[in-house]
Amino acid sequence: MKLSPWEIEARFRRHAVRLTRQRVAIYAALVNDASHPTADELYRTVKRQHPMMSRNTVYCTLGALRQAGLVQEVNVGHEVARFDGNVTVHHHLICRVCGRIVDVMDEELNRLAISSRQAEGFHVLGYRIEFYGYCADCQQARPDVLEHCG
Amino acid sequence: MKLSPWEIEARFRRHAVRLTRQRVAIYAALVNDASHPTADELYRTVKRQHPMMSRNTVYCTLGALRQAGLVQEVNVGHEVARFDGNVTVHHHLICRVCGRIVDVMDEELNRLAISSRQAEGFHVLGYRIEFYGYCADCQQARPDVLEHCG
DNA sequence: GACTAGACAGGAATGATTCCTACATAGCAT
DNA sequence: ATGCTATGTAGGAATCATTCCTGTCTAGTC
Repeated sequence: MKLSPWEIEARFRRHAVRLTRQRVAIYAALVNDASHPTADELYRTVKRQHPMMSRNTVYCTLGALRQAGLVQEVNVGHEVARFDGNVTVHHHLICRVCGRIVDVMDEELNRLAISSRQAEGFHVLGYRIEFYGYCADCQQARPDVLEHCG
Repeated sequence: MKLSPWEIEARFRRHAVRLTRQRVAIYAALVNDASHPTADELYRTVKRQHPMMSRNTVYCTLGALRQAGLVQEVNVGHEVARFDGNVTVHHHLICRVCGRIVDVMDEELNRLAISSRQAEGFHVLGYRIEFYGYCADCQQARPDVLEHCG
């Protein structure tokens, strides 16, 4: 999704996010990239246009945008944090082999309820579903399980 | 759930997991603890009985048990890895304030299907649902959002 | 145009996890 | 039972994503 500069500006103002060149560049890079990039991937992308950009700025910006509700963090297993510029309610499909993450937007999946007996007094705000399996490209491949211990 | 030593031994043999004092101690500690402890919490628990225990052994054992299918890893946001000795299909309810994780076992939630149009050729093996909200004890409390950047 | 709270760059610090190595032992075969 | 060998263990070093720190800069406002 290609976002115009003024649309980004409008979103920042609407969410009371301070407008800086760096933040706009980072947000644009994230929204243009459907692959759920890591902080470091965004850093390297944005650095091409802003050679002085610091890694710290990327982390701070992602933190600020997340708090503002313009960005969400996606975590797969215990791997490096990934980010998603799509903040509409949706879920994810994750390949066990290559780690690819695909968005799943299905109204059917947005109506789940938890029985109050199970909720144990919890006030449930929402939920996240992670489907896992093998993507089209990796059906043949087997996950490389190599863990070293001694 | 209190597990007898011979039941643990049987499970290890059934899953071809090499039987050592350390592994039994770690597995017993995990199964007895419904709070989804971290590797370090398990380490400190087990260390009381086995003062020579190394942290590395805890990590290796959890890795081996996970590969054997006796243990699963639960990840909340980008926090420290947590472990669950309950490997039956179930989901989690997570408190945004205190981080408490509660198991949700609800047959209704185990029948989700994803439309093939959305699946994009994925071979879906399973899924995991994380409900998030405020637990009974934390309904009043507000999540402490304090992020420092400069 | 000047002020000030907040953002930026650069680098140091943190800390969970992994890697390395020498020693110990479980499980199997004899 | 005894010895063999692959695997596990203890301890400590190394890794590396993320956070913290500090001085400088700048967006937003008056």
